[in-house]
Amino acid sequence: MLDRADALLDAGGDGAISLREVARAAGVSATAAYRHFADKEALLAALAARHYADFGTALAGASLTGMGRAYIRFALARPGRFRLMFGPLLARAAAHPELAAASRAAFAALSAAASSPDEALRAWGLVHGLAHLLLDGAIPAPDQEALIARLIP
Amino acid sequence: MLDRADALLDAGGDGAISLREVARAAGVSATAAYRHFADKEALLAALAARHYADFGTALAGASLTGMGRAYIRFALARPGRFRLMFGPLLARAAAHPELAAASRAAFAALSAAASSPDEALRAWGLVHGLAHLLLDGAIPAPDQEALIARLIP
DNA sequence: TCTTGATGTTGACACCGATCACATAACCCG
DNA sequence: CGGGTTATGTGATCGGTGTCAACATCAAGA
Repeated sequence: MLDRADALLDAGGDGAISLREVARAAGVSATAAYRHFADKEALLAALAARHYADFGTALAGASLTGMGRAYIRFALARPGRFRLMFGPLLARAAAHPELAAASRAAFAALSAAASSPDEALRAWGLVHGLAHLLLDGAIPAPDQEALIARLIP
Repeated sequence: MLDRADALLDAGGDGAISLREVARAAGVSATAAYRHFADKEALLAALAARHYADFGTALAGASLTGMGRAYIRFALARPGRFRLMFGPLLARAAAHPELAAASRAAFAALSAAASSPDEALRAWGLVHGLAHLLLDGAIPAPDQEALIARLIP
């Protein structure tokens, strides 16, 4: 089920994903999902948790600049996953402990590369904001890669 | 109708707003809304355009630091409006000319206060990202105001 | 063998966005 | 004043969604 959801997430456009759609793709009735997940949020949270793990390891060890660029590149390459993980699709990420833990781990990696807690927050804010703006088309950039290289020093 | 929608936006939690809900609040049938707006997106776009105007004038003339802090404060004080204006609720902002113009005006104000186009983008990205992270609870801050003052120098 | 639990199903409910055919009210022009 | 056009509203309906209750199946374990 999570695999099917993943495929839809990568195929679909805006990261919004319907429980019934996932069930249909899994060749199963919609209500069957409720045997395994409390509700739609729980399904999405489980999905996000899987990706947080991958994302955290991909970032680990890189420089602050490298992490920042990777963050934005990930958002542009995998909009669905990014929107799920870092967007408002999960109403309250804090409500899902595994997810909160994964998020904290990723931020810890960032903090380790920064020279101070405030600098880590600024760096996160910068790449988070640029990723969203680029994804939403608010920043019209013909060559996004060049822009990333220029803006993340 | 727009006024009712505004009230719902400020009262509601996550900025998501249903056309039927607005119509109900206006004491009118849901279909009546389609006499005045092409679809739900058009209603939201009109709503956002009104707020963009206010927002732009509120920002005009301030320093880059002042604008940045005001941006984040606005997001925290009026989550619904902020999410509507700067979030993914409007699938394609570019499709609504008035909205695109208002957005461009706001960014022009920012650019005027920045020392270079890249610096303007970085500043926007930073406050945009911090606003979203604070709003989503990703950054647990007991004293948000102090954090803003510290992070936006 | 009988019971229990996990897993699935069908059917239903309420809500949503959207569109249709139809009614009414307001308005302008002769 | 009257008649016709337009603006604005209504209900019914369609396909979609998340969610729930009631029922079916089927693989162990006692």
